[in-house]
Amino acid sequence: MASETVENYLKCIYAIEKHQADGGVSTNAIAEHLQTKASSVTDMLKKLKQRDLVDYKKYHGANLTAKGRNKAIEIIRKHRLWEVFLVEKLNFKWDEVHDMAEQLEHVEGQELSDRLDAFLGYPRFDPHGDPIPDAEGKIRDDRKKQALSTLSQNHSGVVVGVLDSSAPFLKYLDHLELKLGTELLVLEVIDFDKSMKIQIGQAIHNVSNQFAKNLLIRKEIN
Amino acid sequence: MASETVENYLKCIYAIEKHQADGGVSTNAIAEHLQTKASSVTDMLKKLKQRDLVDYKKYHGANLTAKGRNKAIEIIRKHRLWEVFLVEKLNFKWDEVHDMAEQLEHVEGQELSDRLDAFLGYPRFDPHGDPIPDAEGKIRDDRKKQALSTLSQNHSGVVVGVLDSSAPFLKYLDHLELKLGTELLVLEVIDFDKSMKIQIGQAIHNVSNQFAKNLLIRKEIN
DNA sequence: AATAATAATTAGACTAGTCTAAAAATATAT
DNA sequence: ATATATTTTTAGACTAGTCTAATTATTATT
Ligand SMILES: [Mn+2]
Ligand SMILES: [Mn+2]
Ligand SMILES: [Mn+2]
Ligand SMILES: [Mn+2]
Repeated sequence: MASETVENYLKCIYAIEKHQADGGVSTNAIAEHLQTKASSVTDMLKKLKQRDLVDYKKYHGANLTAKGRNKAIEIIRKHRLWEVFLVEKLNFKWDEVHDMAEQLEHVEGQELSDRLDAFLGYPRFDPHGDPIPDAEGKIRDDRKKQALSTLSQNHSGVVVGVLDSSAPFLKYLDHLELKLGTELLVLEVIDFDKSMKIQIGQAIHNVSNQFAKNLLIRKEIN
Repeated sequence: MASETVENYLKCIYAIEKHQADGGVSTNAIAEHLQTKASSVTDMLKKLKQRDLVDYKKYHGANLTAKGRNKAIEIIRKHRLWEVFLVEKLNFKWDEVHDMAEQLEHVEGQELSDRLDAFLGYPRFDPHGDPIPDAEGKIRDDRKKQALSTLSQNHSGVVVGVLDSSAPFLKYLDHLELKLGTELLVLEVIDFDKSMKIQIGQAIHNVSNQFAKNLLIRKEIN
């Protein structure tokens, strides 16, 4: 029903809304996220409003309506299920799947996503640790996850996700032999730039604060 | 690189070329096949020619260039591989997969189709018995198949494919308990309308000539 | 060979989506 | 409270793809 373009806008607005405290999502934020121009976004917001997919007031940004949010979640569900398929079944690496999932997410068919979900064994998380909405659109993510950067010296945690799922970041994680489930320990936090010395198995590495802010961990009681 | 629309045009021209002895594929044939208007086809043919995907002379129809044919075969490969996936892995029925495959065939990534191919065990035929081009675009279909309508009394054959893969026809085959690999015997051919009495296992059915012309069989030596 | 029928092309308009450049509104700083 | 900077919107143009209606080529029939 909705075009690929419209679906990408909805997903984008959803993503920005989620990591923004409150208020409308700005035209520029959408434009940057979607690599397009602000004027194009304005045009699109008018159309999305017309179709009751967003609430939008000129000069004051947009928010998804319930209808728009449901549609966005449906696409995110497909995106993440396909990512699991690509990694688990076709043996792609976690840094290779994004562009393909970006296309596959637009293939229509409720039955298709539901059967894919069953085929994969109803996975709860995608290869990057992001939760997969169920067939009703419910997102059950009851893990208490936090950025590595919030840990202090001598605390340990298990990797449960990433905030940045770009290929360079994921490849860096591979290089450090860090994957979902890996345990790590903070040996030292440098006061100057908040960089950290961390232990992974027997190996010890120094990582930047930018790195630590993008790695999500579940804190271990130790 | 090529849009979904362009890809569908190429696939369509390929299909018409294949079951047409010689000459250019006509504007009207494409329009009918694609459920569009002749004027739209003319516009598109000019663009395809520009991109060296077809040879086209005004008023004299079009033919795929080598480049266009390769692209068409690539899409057909993806279409058929996805159909196998949907039937073999997601348990869809053979009459349910067409629309989904019609979308999935446009997902880009050579690596994706090749890995899907491997995951499926390099199938040689899709759920309708159509041959699947290999990664190099070679179509290896060395079976001698013929329409059921070409069989005469007391000859038997094994179902190896269909010419019509529409849902109504496929559902009718299910109803007759006919699937790929099923053996059947021609008991009688009615001279008047070329309808046939055929035996499938213990069951006996009367089928029309239109039916017989759309079912492909490999003749059994008996 | 002329006429009629059919097929294909053109002309012009429309939608979805995008862009640049200019104008208007909002936010920030003095 | 004004002026300045930033953000957003509008105006107008462009591309891909489609359509209807009118025109032109080709083919078939006499
Ligand atoms: Mn996408
Ligand atoms: Mn992901
Ligand atoms: Mn298609
Ligand atoms: Mn098929």
